Amino acid sequence: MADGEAILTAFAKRLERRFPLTVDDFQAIVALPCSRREIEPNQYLMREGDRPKFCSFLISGLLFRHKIVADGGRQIVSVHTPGDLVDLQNILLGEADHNVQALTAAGVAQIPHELVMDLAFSHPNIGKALWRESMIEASVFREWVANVGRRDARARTAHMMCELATRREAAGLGRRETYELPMTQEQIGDALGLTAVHVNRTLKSLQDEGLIVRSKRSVAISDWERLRVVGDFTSNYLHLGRG
Amino acid sequence: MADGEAILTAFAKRLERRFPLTVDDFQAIVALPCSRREIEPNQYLMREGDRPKFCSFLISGLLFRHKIVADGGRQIVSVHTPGDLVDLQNILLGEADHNVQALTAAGVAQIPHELVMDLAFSHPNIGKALWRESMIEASVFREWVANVGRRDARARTAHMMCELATRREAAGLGRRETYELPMTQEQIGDALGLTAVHVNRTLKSLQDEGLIVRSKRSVAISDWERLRVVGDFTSNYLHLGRG
DNA sequence: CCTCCTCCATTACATATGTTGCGATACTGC
DNA sequence: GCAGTATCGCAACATATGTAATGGAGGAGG
Repeated sequence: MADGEAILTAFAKRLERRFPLTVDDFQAIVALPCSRREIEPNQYLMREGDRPKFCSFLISGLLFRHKIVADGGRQIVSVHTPGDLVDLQNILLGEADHNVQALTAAGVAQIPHELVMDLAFSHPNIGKALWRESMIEASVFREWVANVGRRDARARTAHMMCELATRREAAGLGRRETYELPMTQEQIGDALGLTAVHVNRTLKSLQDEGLIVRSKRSVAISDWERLRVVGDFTSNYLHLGRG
Repeated sequence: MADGEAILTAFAKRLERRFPLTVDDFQAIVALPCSRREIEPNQYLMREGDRPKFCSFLISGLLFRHKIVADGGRQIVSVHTPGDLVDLQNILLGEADHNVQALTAAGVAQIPHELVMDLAFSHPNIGKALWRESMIEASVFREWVANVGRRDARARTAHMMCELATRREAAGLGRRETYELPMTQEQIGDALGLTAVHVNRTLKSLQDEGLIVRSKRSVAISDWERLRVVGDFTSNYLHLGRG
């Protein structure tokens, strides 16, 4: 696995951003075996009811997680950018309670659960970094509950764009002011608890005020600060520092 | 601390329900120091921006966590029943990203963060139980995102009642069929992303169909199975088994 | 007993968002 | 190049939910 080492180094750096690691911790991570897997747009990486055996570290592309409700509606509960760990929760949960699907073509590195678990407890700093990762994820879910539950369509949409732009920047993937969101309006709606038609109206209104610019199949931020205010966005819940 | 031991035994049993513990693990938990604290209704246990130094184990009464959005709206993101750990996330997150408040008079046992952390890594089973606790909490948040984002008022309300009844039963606090929810309609609304007026309409409709019975300041389940269907509720996301 | 306050119930009305439908555009596979 | 499909844009209309206002029931405290 020629570039396995580069991937694992990226993984280690991500964890290092969550909790300080020693050289020994780094080496233990880079020594992990991992297998790379390419995923096509819309392909499922995991389905509700599965019992996955691997954690996936997202290398390129975007993934999203979602749940299906009784009337067939879909709720996207998170969107993942490169550097994110998906499936970490199934280390301890067993049966998957939601679906993971590719938004764009994506590449992931898969690491067996039991090795991640062993590492977490043989190297406490790694354990703390991983645990903290879980907790930050939970914090983001709390914010999404508030976003979907208590903000109107404009604020919701602006908020999600700010969050994804901020997370992308924090992962070292580009400046947030120039972020482009590569989701269809239906997908945006499913993430925000809105219909595609209303997302269309909302994006138009945000564009008319000069906060964003739409092009085919993506949306770009054109006035970060005003978008931030409209979206009632602050980054505290992302816990970007090291605690 | 005369009854401190009884409280810590309850704490150990809760963790044991999350991940199997040894006798040694049990003893380590019971040896923890903890201080008991009584809280009045509506009193805050933690505020956004605080840096708490303790985990709180809920002994009696109900707590809830919430966030405030720009227009002053409040979104309740979780409701806690006795046996729940609140604040576990601040072990690793530092600054609180939401508020914790008492719904009813409540009693909690507080345990210093660093001792919980030490225990998690000196006794891996305890660490796994605690980590799993965090992950289950995150799973519940995902379900709440879906509930608030994609279900209508009736289903949302029914779903929350089923969830709380099920969690209560799982904690050994009474049968779910006879659950009573001691929340005002405004609080229910804040948990569901609805207004109190609409909660009133919704509860009336559920009562007219014989699914629930309302009395002053609480709501009881009268037809569990139909309520479950209306609420599109299944308990898989609560991960009640041990994985 | 009276007063204050909170919560519940209900009505009339307002509006944000959903639904249906249709045409335009652009990409995909043949 | 053509048919098929997905997405976007938009309009007309429907409705779930929000807003404002009022009265009553029941506790809490003097």
